[in-house]
Amino acid sequence: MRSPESAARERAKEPGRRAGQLSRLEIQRAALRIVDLAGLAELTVRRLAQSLHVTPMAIYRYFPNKAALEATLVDLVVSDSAVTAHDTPELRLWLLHTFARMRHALCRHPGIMPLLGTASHSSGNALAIVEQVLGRMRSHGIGSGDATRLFYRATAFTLGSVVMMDSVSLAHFVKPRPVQDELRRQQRHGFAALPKTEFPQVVAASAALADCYSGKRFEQELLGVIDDALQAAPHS
Amino acid sequence: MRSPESAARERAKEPGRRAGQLSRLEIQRAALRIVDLAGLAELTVRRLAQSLHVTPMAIYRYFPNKAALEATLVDLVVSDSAVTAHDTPELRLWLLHTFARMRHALCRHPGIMPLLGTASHSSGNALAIVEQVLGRMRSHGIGSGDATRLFYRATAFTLGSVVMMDSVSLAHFVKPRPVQDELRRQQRHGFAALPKTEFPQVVAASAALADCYSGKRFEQELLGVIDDALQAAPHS
DNA sequence: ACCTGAACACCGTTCAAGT
DNA sequence: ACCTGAACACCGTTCAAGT
Repeated sequence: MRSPESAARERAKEPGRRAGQLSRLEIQRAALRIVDLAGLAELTVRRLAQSLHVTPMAIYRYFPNKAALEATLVDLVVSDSAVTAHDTPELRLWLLHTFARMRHALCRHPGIMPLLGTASHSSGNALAIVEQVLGRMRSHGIGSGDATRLFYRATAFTLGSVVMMDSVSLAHFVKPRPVQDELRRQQRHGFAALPKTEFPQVVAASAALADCYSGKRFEQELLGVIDDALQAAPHS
Repeated sequence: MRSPESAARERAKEPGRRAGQLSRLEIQRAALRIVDLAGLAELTVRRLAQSLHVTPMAIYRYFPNKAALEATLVDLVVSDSAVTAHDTPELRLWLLHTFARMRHALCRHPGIMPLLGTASHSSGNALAIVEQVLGRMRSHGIGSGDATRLFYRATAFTLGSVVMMDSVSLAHFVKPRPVQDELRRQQRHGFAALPKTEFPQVVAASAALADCYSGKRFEQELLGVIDDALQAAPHS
């Protein structure tokens, strides 16, 4: 139909064109971009290829299938977030910041939440975080058993708090603060507007519950979880 | 091609045929069955219709689209699990059993985990659980703020612990105990087999970490979370 | 009211071919 | 080695039609 030369020239003319060859990382970044902007359901081999100005089948030179590509996205977010790349001398605050960064990274990429169940700790970057968190606690004199226990509690609490944030809050996490406040207000009104006879406790605690489900009280409660666990563990 | 009469007769002859008309609940149960047996990705309108001995478009008489059907599955599992349908006098054990039942229900239907971010607390059945948990605590003399805080911590920990369980453990959750033990052993070996120079802490704590990721230590740690929160809250 | 059947615009993926 | 193009067996969903 058309000479490949002219096709290449046309591609080169496009404003957002790629420079040179494709790569695994370039594909992953484009995939994450689609997931962030449009959700995991909109991540399609064909659409991904289009965003890279390439034919769908070009993707398969770098990944055996779509699932294999998706599985790498969690690791990409994990390594991007660099949760331990901060220096906080005090142990409890170091842990607070580390897990808060983890949650922040997940909230900014809510589309990957469904992928968390896949290849979680088998990925190198996630394992490196486990290693550093455990090591930090050990170096502060905390025993191996206590360190593992605190890691388990804090990790589960962090992941669970992201799951608890409903999709509305998550989808608008990157939106400006006024929008967040508006959403929280809607949420409180959602709880508060329930029939008081059927859900008296929920209505009475509507403001506090809205804070929990919107993530506003996350850091406060995370610090509580950390302090409770540290209190039970003798350390320097 | 063929008279509708003979088609109906043929359908009636099939062994697992439906009796009479379709219903929302019947469709939901069939959908959950597919998700449990084959995973959420295998839940397809066409396959679902086939399992109900019906044409794909028959589904759309009861649900506006596939997403609306999926959104009801979380609520179905929640109401099936009847997490508060037990009598345990002591408060801390009542809470332990309630959240342990919640986790058990989710582990038995791992396919719905990706749906948790959708319409979580807007569903009536989930709200009823919140109401009962809060009410139980209030009736034991716990203040509203402390009750909400404990609910938040325990819920997030429970959901997070399910997310932490990797897909292997989850997929085989319903399998017999020997298989579970085998999986846990593999998991420990997975941690233990890492390069000791790169991941010394992970290797050293491999057995304990495997217990966390496999869910074996869930109830023990959940009770710790509950007791820590109760200790901070004055109650009878 | 409830279900069917054909059709449309999509999927992921295979296979053979181009340079 | 890297990418294209056509093709296959699927999707969810609309629309018109049957009883």
